[in-house]
Amino acid sequence: MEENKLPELDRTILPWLGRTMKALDYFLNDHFASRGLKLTKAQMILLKVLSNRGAMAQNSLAFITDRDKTSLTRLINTMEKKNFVTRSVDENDKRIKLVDITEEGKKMFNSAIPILQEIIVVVQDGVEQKDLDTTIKVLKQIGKNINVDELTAPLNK
Amino acid sequence: MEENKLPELDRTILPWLGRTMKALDYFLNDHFASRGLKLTKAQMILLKVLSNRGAMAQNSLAFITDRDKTSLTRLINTMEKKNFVTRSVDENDKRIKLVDITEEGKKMFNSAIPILQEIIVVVQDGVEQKDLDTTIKVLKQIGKNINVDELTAPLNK
DNA sequence: AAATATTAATTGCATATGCAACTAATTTCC
DNA sequence: GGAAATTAGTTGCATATGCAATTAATATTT
Repeated sequence: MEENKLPELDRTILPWLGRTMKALDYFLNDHFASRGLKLTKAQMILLKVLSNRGAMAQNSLAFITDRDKTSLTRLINTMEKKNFVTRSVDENDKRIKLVDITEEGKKMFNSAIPILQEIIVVVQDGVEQKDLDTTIKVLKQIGKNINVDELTAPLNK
Repeated sequence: MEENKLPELDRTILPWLGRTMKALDYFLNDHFASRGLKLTKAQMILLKVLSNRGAMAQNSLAFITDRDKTSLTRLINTMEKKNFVTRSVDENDKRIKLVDITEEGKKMFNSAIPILQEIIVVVQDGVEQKDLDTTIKVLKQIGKNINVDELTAPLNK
């Protein structure tokens, strides 16, 4: 049997990215939970976008937040039940549903902000700014490399 | 109402990491799917670990792959149905179930290898080695920063 | 040896996610 | 104006994931 070990993989950033993201997700969930915030990362991102940009169509929200529109539909379902957002039909185009943040949603997001700031401080502790810049540069390049038409691309976006 | 925009967030690596990981996941799934490989990233990682290290307890597998053991239980359920892995009781300690890769699992993993290699090439295209090294260094530092006892840590690991 | 604690895995309940197929509304094209 | 194509959102089906609580087996303690 051919023994193919794919050792190269371990020297690329791929596994590091994966592990770091996982750890960050744990870290974020834990910080939110331990402060009694019943908020997921996905929900937080949506609250942030709506908070900054105001009401928008589900499609746009899906595009901006890199989600499949079906995923977004259900995320909004959940958040609607929690009274973080509202859905309303756009009278100019009845296919469109506008999602907007509620007062309760704003309140929740505002509670999340200081926690996020803490997280940022902890995460970037001991990392030099120039190295952060390099990392962001690399991530951008990777995005450019893969975010292409070669992908049977996100028609849903 | 206090308008808190959390602009700092956009200047940190956090959003970049999130977006890049999402894009990488799309890219990987797409590459696998377009070549007819019915294999998810999670399954691939497990096949790789089992392929390199041989049979092991679910607990160890969960620890190594950064998963909750419940997640692992169900991942193994799925992979068992696909005949990629087998589960067997450890006779020395009947609490333990040993997971091992099957011939079919090995075959699947071997089919995935060239695709992974392609992906690696595309992903890292145009990125200088020193910048890759810096990025990995930063990711390691972040891991160190957050992977701490402060976390009501993964007891399940 | 019996009671207690720990450990490995599972199950209930919940979230998030994507693709394919579908419906309803609007736009485009003849 | 009406047929055809497109667009926005939803639903079916599937995967992956985590926490809390449970079961079964082993280890520890008294």
